[in-house]
Amino acid sequence: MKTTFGEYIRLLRNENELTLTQLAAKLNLDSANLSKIENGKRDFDEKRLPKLAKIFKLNLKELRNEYVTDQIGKHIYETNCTKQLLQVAEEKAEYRRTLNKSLQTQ
Amino acid sequence: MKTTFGEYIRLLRNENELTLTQLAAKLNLDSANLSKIENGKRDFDEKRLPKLAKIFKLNLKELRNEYVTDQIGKHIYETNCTKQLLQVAEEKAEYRRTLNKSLQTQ
DNA sequence: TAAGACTTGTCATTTTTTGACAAAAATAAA
DNA sequence: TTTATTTTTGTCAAAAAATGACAAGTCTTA
Repeated sequence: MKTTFGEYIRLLRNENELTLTQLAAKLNLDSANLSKIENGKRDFDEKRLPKLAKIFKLNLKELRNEYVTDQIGKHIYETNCTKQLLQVAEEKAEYRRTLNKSLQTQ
Repeated sequence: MKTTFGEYIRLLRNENELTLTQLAAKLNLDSANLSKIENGKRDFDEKRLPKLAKIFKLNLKELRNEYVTDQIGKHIYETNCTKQLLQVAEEKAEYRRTLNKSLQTQ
């Protein structure tokens, strides 16, 4: 998926010929706010992923992957993180994993 | 740097033989909260990076890189983002960059 | 054990995010 | 054009999250 999560929602919504109001209702959401989400002016709330998956019959894990990569992609973008630095960030994530592991054994 | 940002601060503090109270004062911060930061129970506030750089005579840009990679590393860790997904996230960051570029020309 | 250093818990304040509504703009249909 | 519908934008109160501050605890070490 090479779009933002908001654009992805819009794509799904259009494919299924729903209006903002209709999808927003299914998501327990104001249509104005859904519009902002689709236009990248607000974030989609992670809590609603299961509902979203159900509405469009998507695999929740895959949808969550779309969501997570969007969020981290946004983070990378907003911090001007280069590929080189991203490599460092990944190493630090790995370090946290080992930290956590050694915590568990104790 | 293969530590968390909190551990890094502790390292710097110890190298310079400062107590929590002393460093906290220099940072306009409560020593209890600095303790939490060093132990990864709170985040260091980005606003204080310039002060931190000054105190330990560090290059601000490099320090910010340490900070950013820590934050993104934490994000990667907390979302269980695999290397494969991280690659996707990076592509999405790139996509946002192109989005932004085309916005600028218009 | 006494002092200083550090940690933990709690809570009020501040900041950020979210939900909700109104109204404007854009789009489409008559 | 006018009218209806959809979408966007702005605003603001409420909810949630982050931060500052303080008290009381533990740990170190002199």
